[in-house]
Formats: sequence, structure tokens, C-alpha cells
Amino acid sequence: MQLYKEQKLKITNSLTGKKERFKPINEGHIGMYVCGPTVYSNVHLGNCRTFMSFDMIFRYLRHLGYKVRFVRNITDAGHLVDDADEGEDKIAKKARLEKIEPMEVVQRYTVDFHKILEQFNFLPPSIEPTATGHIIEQLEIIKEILNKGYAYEVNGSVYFDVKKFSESFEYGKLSGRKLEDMITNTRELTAQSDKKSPQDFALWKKAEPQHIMRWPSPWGDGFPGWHLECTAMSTKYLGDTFDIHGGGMDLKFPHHECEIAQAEASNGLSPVNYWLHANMLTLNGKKMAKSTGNNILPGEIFSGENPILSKPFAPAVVRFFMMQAHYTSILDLSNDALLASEKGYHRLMDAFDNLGDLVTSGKSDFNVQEWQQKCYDAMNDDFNTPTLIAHLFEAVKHINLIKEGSESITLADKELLQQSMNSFIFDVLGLEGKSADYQDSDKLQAVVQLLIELRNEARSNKDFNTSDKIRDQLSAMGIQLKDGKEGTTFSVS
RNA sequence: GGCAUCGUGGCCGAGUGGCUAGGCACAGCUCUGCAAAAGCUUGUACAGCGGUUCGAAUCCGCUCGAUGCCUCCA
Repeated sequence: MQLYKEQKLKITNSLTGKKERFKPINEGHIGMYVCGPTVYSNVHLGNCRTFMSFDMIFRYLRHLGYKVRFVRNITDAGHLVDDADEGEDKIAKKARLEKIEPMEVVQRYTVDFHKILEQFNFLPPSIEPTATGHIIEQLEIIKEILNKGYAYEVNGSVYFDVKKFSESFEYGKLSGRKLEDMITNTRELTAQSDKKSPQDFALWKKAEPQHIMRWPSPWGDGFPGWHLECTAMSTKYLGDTFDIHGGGMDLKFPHHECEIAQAEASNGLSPVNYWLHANMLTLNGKKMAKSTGNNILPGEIFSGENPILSKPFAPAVVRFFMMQAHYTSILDLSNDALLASEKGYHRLMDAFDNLGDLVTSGKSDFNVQEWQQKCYDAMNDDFNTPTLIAHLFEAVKHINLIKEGSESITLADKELLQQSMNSFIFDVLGLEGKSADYQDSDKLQAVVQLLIELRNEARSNKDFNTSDKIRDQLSAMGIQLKDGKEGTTFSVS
């Protein structure tokens, strides 16, 4: 279904700072690149939020009927711990600390990354390329940039010449910086540098003898600079100019700015039509970051093993919590906020479960068609998931009213509601259904049903000791009985 | 210091120049054997100070505060 023909999508383009009507280069097809993780430690929740925002965007674009080629890389080389001239490769450092091979580090944390994303119910990207798998492509780009005169070689390293570049191109257009300001405001570098000026950045770094991760190049053994891989991999799989490039806010400068410069220097073309930036997840009001230790691991949320948490939270609850905020807003994580989201999540899911059993009639008190378009309008407005969720709760209210008998719905409306709620909750927001361990269990269903019958018998005999014992003990086990007009149902938390 | 973003009711969090966002919590009511669930009702929120306007929380200016980037970071 080519929904995109009727649903007009607008997205906030960081390049222009405006909300723009989205138009892909080739109708019906979208190329999207997102900067992936550097796999030198466990993914923390802040990383997950960015990837989750783009997972939701990927899901919605697909839902609209676009054929999306979604590329998200794994950075397994080239990022330095410190200043580009002095630092140690993060992965090499971790390898040294843990006394293992660099590629063991990469393997370990790539596996962790995939495991966590799977628990969060992520869709896999179309292509997940690695930096070390694209050294040749990176070397080719360096040669091209050297050819065009926008880079220079010093002592086996190659640097991008920002000053030269900005004579013909606009360096800083993404992050709103001016080169003159940057020159006057540059901090003093403690290390002596091969660079002609501090704004220049490395395309290729010479490897010192002790450096393990190294590749041969025309300038001697070395490793690629940290902005280059994304230019190489995005253009290789998506073309010289593609539709969407995403990443965390913190990558806007210098990483994405340098990506633009590299691409423009090598072929003169602006690489990306729409730049999207996901905002930070904060903890205690401060950005989560691996380097500062102010972070929380997904595993700690799932298990509840963290001092700020009063209990464990399911991955779907965390996902729901994140979807309740717009991807361009800063979101602060707290126990209270998660608790509130958990309740809301269950209310939404319970209502969806009840939807199938609703009795239909000849008329509807709920204009489902209009409601559905409101949901689309929310998503079309720069993927406004919080507004979408507000609309979903409007549907929840109607479902409950219909269940109570205060409102009615036609069969056609019920089916439409069921189908669109399913699309928005599961396909677009990516919220998993109830935990499989009990939903799949027919036996549990039967056992609880039996207890419900026993309780009802006890109640009709006014044996409230027995009936309350059943209800309270089930509740203690996490099974809630809910008495309604149509009988008793239950939910498991 | 420079660039940028933000400051919404008890908490989280949308949004718009004039029309109830939503979730959670709280209170009252309905239902119930009592509860829970569900429903109904109630909140005179938009950092402060000025300005533009018939009208601004929404536009402009200033002040204060917070955060991000400027060095690796989703």
C-alpha cells in the first residue's frame, strides 16, 4: 500500500533548521543512514534512545509504503580517546585493559549491542557495515580529496584542509558555525601537531609501532580518521546524495559537519538532503555518556539492579516511555517517570486486548476514520509520537466505554480500529505485545479461568473469605482480576 | 568566551497567536459485598520583566536559570 501518496510527511531538517515537506529523490524509495555505535563498551540507554528514534522513523516510513534502504554502521576502528593527535584508539585501549585482541572487543560489544536492540524489539537495518570492512573505500576517498587539493600529507598522516575547503564551500553550515569564529575561539592544544591549523581533521593517521589496528596505505601503515567511515559507507550503499542522514545531537559537530566536507571535497556534491538529529537522554539532568560514567545500562533497567530504580522495567515499557517524548526533545529518565509510563502502557495494552471482544451494533459513537487521520497527522508532523499516543488513549477511552455498554460501535468501525491500533502500536511504535511467557500459555489461562469461577461461586454464596483469598493471592502473584459488566477478566503484570 | 537548544500545572511530557493535548499522581462521585478495574467531574500551567497585538504561554527584546556542542561521545 502506497500510503505515502496521501499522507504528507514533514520532517525537521537540521540543515535548514526548518520543518520541511519530505520528498525522496526517487519516488517510493528512501535511502537512510544512521551513525551506529562505537563498540568498545556496552550500549547504554542513551545510545538506545537515539537508535530507537530512528527505528521508529524507519518503521513509519515502511508503514507509509516506502521501500527503505536503512544503513546503520558499526564503528570498530578509528575513534580516538583523546585529541586526534595524541589519543589512543578506544578499542585498542579497551583491548589493552582487558588483555584481549581488539577484534575480541569489537565482537563482544557488537553481540551485546544486537542482544539489547533485539530485546527492545528493533527492526534490523537493511545493511550494517563495519568501518574495518571498508578501509579500501576510505583510502579511495582520501586519494580523491588529496587530488582535489583539499587535504595534505604530513609524516604519514593525511589531514583535511578546512581553510582551503571553505574557500569554495561552506564549512559549518550544518552546525551554524563560522570558520573565523572557530579560529578565534580555538582552545590551545597542548600537544604539538602536524596539522596546519587546529580546525583541520585527520583523514588518515600514521600508526605508531605499538598500534595493533593498522592497515597499509600509500602514506605508510595507519588507520582511518574518525569521520571518514561514515562518508565511505553511506555513499557506497546509498549514492553520492541520499535522502536521510540521522544521528545523535552530539554528532552534529564536528562529525556530521566533517562528513559533509569530505563528501563535498571529494565529488562536489552535498551528500544528504535531510539531516535528522535525535536529542539526548539525560540522567539526573545530565547527558548520559560513557566517558563520564553518568549512564545506565539497559540490562540494569530490565533487572532493576540500579540504585535509582525501585523495580525492574520491561523493555516495552522503556520503549513506551521514550515514545512519549518527541525525538528532538531532551528526555530525562527517572524512576517516577518510568512508573507512570508503565501504568499507561498497561492501560493501553489492556484496552487493545479488550477491543477484539467488543460487541458491535448498528451505529458508532466514535468516528474511527477521523480518529485514524488524526493519528496519521501526528506522525506526519515530524514523527510526533507523543501526540500519536495521546490519540491512542482517546481510543482507549472509547473502547472502555463500549465495553461498559455506554457507547456502541459498528463491526466495520471495530475492524478499522483494530487494524489501525495494531499498526500504530506494534508496527510503528514497535511496542511488543504482552510478555510471551504467559500469553502463549493456554494452561495459565485455563487455571485462572477456573479460579475466577470458584471465586464467583464463593461470592454468590457470600463466602467472601474464600473469594477475597483468591483475588488477593492472585494479586500478590501479579495476576489482577478485573470485574466488569460482562464478567471477570484478568491481566498479568 | 563562542555557537545552539530549552525553561509548561505535584511528576513526566505535547502543542498552538484566541478553541480541553495526553499519561501518572491527588480529590469527589458512579459501579462493587468490600476493593480493584472502568467511567464521570474538578486543576484558573506555561521562568521573570518589558514590548508588538483587539488578544501571547505561543512573536520580539532583555534578565535569570538549565543543558548540549566547541576535545571522544547516540
